[in-house]
Amino acid sequence: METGKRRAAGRPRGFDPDAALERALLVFWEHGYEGASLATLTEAMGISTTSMYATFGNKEELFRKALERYTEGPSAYVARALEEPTAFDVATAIIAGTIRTTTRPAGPHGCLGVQGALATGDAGRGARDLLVDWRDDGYSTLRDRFGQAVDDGDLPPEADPAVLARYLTALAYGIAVQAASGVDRAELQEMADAALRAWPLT
Amino acid sequence: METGKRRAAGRPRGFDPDAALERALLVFWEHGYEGASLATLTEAMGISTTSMYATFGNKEELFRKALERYTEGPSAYVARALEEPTAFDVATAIIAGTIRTTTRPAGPHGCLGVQGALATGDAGRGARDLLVDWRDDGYSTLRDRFGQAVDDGDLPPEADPAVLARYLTALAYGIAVQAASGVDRAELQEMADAALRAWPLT
DNA sequence: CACGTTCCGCATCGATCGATACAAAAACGG
DNA sequence: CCGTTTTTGTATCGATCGATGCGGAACGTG
Repeated sequence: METGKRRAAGRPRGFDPDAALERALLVFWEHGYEGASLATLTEAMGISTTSMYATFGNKEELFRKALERYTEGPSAYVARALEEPTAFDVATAIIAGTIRTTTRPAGPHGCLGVQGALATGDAGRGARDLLVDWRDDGYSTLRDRFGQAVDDGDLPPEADPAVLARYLTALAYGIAVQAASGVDRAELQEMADAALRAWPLT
Repeated sequence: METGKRRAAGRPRGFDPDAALERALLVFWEHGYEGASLATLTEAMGISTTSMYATFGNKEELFRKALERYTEGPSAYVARALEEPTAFDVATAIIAGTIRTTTRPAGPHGCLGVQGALATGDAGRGARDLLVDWRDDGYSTLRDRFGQAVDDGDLPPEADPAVLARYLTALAYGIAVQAASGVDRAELQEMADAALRAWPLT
């Protein structure tokens, strides 16, 4: 069975799936899962509902793929931050990235992982659970990174990685909520600078 | 014109509006504005859609009244906290109240003012704007309270009331998001204790 | 008991929700 | 040029959305 990139038989697609997914991501980001209707999504994507279902499955699958794209795109600063040499640098990079991403001048304000589906009805339960897992993954990864910092002697032995990770995620989510409310980027950065002056918490 | 509490003519109501509003509040709190359908709301309230519209106006008005009830009920700890004697006591009371309210064992987790309508479609724009104002009011009141603390000498002269208020609201919103994700009350309190050990930020 | 007033149960409204059926259109290998 | 495969355009599905119309039921008053 040939699995090369040779063009498959049949009529070729008339649109770029990546570009369409990017548009869908922006709609979900701005309006949330429940607030983004199929009509709004497909209009922004420039395709018909038929093409959307054929390419992405259904609304929930589209959201799942948009979240993946978000993680590897606008939210990629998280993975990069984890590779910073010290726990303080990690924390600084996480917060700086959060502020930058949640207050982009030409883009939705806030964080998809927070406002995408925080409280929903039955129809949005799948998306809500998906984001709960997404946030939990971020917390766990951060906690493990701070645990490593304790082992390395970068953080003092009495530092609690779980507490530090909860604190930093809480700060990031709080920034995301305020960004969604329209709070200015400079004001958030000034607040974050003050908060990180007390790092690490004991 | 008599404005006494004398019973008005006509058939009396077959339900308690306060009790019905309390039920509606819980539904909005758990599912958000868009996730709470009229069918879900009226079923929880125990009344028909006709009675709901006659008594509360429409869905958005019902949400507005539920938010008022939330402010004077579950969220009343904010007003009480502002009367604490010192800025540190205010901050401690705000965070303690946030944790308690967002993790009630027999009630929705999270904060209505955050998850009620953080990102919405066109239909939820009214509720969203309402919550933006609600959060902004909370911030402004807190900032003024910390400004008073500076004037009183309770906080050092170099303390920035705006930064402190942004920080505390961010922490509270971050706690609310984590509570909505199912994070345990004790874990949040442990994190908050560590955060407040660094109070006031400089 | 009749009347005016208010509330409630039932049916239903047009609009929109997410999701599909169907056939024409556009590519391939033969 | 033909048969196969995949995509696209149109039209539409049943369900649910928020919101109302209407007539009878339940009260106070005369």
